[in-house]
Amino acid sequence: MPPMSETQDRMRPAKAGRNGKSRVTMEAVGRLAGVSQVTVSRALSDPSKVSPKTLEKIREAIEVTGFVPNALAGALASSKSKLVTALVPSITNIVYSTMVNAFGEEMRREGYQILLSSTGVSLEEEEALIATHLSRRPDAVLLTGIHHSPQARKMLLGAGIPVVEVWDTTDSPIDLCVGFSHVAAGRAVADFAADAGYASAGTVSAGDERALRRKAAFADQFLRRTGSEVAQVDFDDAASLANGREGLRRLIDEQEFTRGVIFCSSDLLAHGVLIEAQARGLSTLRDIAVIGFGDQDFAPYTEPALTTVRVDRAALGFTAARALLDRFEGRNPPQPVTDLGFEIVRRRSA
Amino acid sequence: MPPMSETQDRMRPAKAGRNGKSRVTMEAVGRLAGVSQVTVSRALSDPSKVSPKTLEKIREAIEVTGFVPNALAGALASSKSKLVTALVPSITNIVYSTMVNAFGEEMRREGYQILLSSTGVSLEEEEALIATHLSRRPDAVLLTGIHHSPQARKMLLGAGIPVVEVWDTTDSPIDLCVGFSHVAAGRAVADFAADAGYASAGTVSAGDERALRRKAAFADQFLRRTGSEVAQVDFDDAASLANGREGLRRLIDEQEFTRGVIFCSSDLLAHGVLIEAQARGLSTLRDIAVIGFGDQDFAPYTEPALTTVRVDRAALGFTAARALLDRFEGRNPPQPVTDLGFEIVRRRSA
DNA sequence: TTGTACGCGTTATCAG
DNA sequence: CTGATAACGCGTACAA
Repeated sequence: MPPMSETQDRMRPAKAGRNGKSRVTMEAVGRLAGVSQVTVSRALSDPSKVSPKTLEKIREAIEVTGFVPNALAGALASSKSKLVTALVPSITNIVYSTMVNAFGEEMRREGYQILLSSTGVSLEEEEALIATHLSRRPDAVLLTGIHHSPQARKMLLGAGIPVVEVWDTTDSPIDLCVGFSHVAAGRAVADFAADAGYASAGTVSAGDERALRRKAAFADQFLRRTGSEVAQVDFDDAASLANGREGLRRLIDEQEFTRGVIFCSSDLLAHGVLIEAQARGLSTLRDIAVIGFGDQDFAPYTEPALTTVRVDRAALGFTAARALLDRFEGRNPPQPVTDLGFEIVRRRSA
Repeated sequence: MPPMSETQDRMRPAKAGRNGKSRVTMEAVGRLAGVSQVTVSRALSDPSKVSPKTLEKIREAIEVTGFVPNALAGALASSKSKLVTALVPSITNIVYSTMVNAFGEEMRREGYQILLSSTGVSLEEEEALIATHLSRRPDAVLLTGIHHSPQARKMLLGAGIPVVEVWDTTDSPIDLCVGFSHVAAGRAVADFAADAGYASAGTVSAGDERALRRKAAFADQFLRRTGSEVAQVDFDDAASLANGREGLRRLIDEQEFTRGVIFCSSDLLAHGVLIEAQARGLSTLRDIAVIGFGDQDFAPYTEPALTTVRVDRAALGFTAARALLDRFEGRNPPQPVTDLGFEIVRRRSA
């Protein structure tokens, strides 16, 4: 390789390592601007501490080199990664994605990035993910739900960073908690149904721990209020239209359900029940009433419009973000757990 | 602060820095296990190079300390972050989330984590995000679409890492590309409609560049085939049921559309059109036919069942992941761009 | 099989 | 306002 002059070397936009990755450092930018590496660092983190003239030279040098700071090195040195990791059961499920979207928007406004993973339903899966997430040295962690493996709790506690559990409430949060009571929701729906005069009820639920808790609370309360046992169909997998249809099928064929109100663990299932009812020629106003959960976009547009439980998912994410952000600034919330509640939205399906 | 003996110090599960974060290092684990830091490193990365006895001691030390490796430091030292960043227009849009979910699943199987952000529609927004993503020194980047700012291209190229653009095809990819042709899709739908005998057509589209290209191709081809101009309604914002309803309203009220087939840029819009048509007492079989795009879960269950264009979103994500993974192993694909195509699914709505 | 020495690219601290 | 210098925690030679 022929020797090259200083000037030629300076013209090269980036110095590539053996793996081909870009390697423009603050050092290089500084050389080009005629200042030291530290000055470049300062110019980026606190421009007011650098003279306008050198600031300009540095700006130019960054421009021509296409310098992109190495956040890894920065985080290592400062132990502030500006990274927050989030764990949700599923990223394709709209109820979680809208929550995490609101969370991410607010965090981003403050300069944080979100490392997102889906855990599925298993706690072991979650535990392993927590470990890899923690290895990125996030400044905080968002978890969905309040049930975590003992080892997971230990790791989280040991990390010494803020943790926010969303989508539920508890008396013993790991740290922060923002959500609503699933037991209260189930009960409220039962009261609503009893008040509306329904004498018998069924449920269709997905294989979700929180959904099951809502269902149990509903069944308990409905029995207490009306003296009538609740017919129940549970699925192991996620909610879907197909499962909703299948749910009504089983309720009728296997549980001898003939008429009454059906509480579904999600709007998607509820929609499926509605579709199946119509396919069977059942009257969704006289024979079968349906209550969903979530108040998703399509809920007002089903036929008939879906009565459901509204949860402000965006508020959940936003509030979780604010709680963490406040914590970063040293402010602690008056109480660690925030109950955002829910609201029964009465439409025509029940 | 009273002095404490060596033993007491060893009992402490973690050494907390001034910011309270956990600080168990390989060094500390090594001390506890009676070996050096490197040995711990080796035990983790390649256990076969460490004797079973010390391996066991190290395992124990890790157990009691709750050690979680610092991936930041590791990445800095090895310039391999095991991190891949992904940019999608929206994380709440199911079409993108299922794609990125499949992508993430496959990457995770190989030990990679995904840093996910949504860019919205603006290219400037995307450019800024690319910079912050690149600052995390990812091993690869996934981008949605083929339109990026010149500066963004420059940064990406300069990073010297694999880049995969999904959801479209092009002759000049930044690097890798996996998708399908939106022009071909629009044309195919027009041919389908013309073949089916529809004499007039309309479109309802969301404010998405690719949706607009599909629409334009559809309108061109439909005009060519039938000699009939296509009535068009475009929205600036994202697809929604509400926009679908509004779309049909405008088509009828403002564009004098009376009957024919309506090509929507997404199934969601198509569903909205169906709902509005029923609300207006129009026959969705005789007067108005509807074609969606995406073949989402609910498409077979709308009334009537939705005719639509199926895109294998999971295959998109999976194929993109495989392309990157192969590249990591030094294998290059025969050609940089992969066209996964699409398929028109004929149901009852058209 | 194990250890020493060094470097990765920043930030923090202290001088000047 | 600017510059040395020392961490930060780990991988990668190279040596023992």
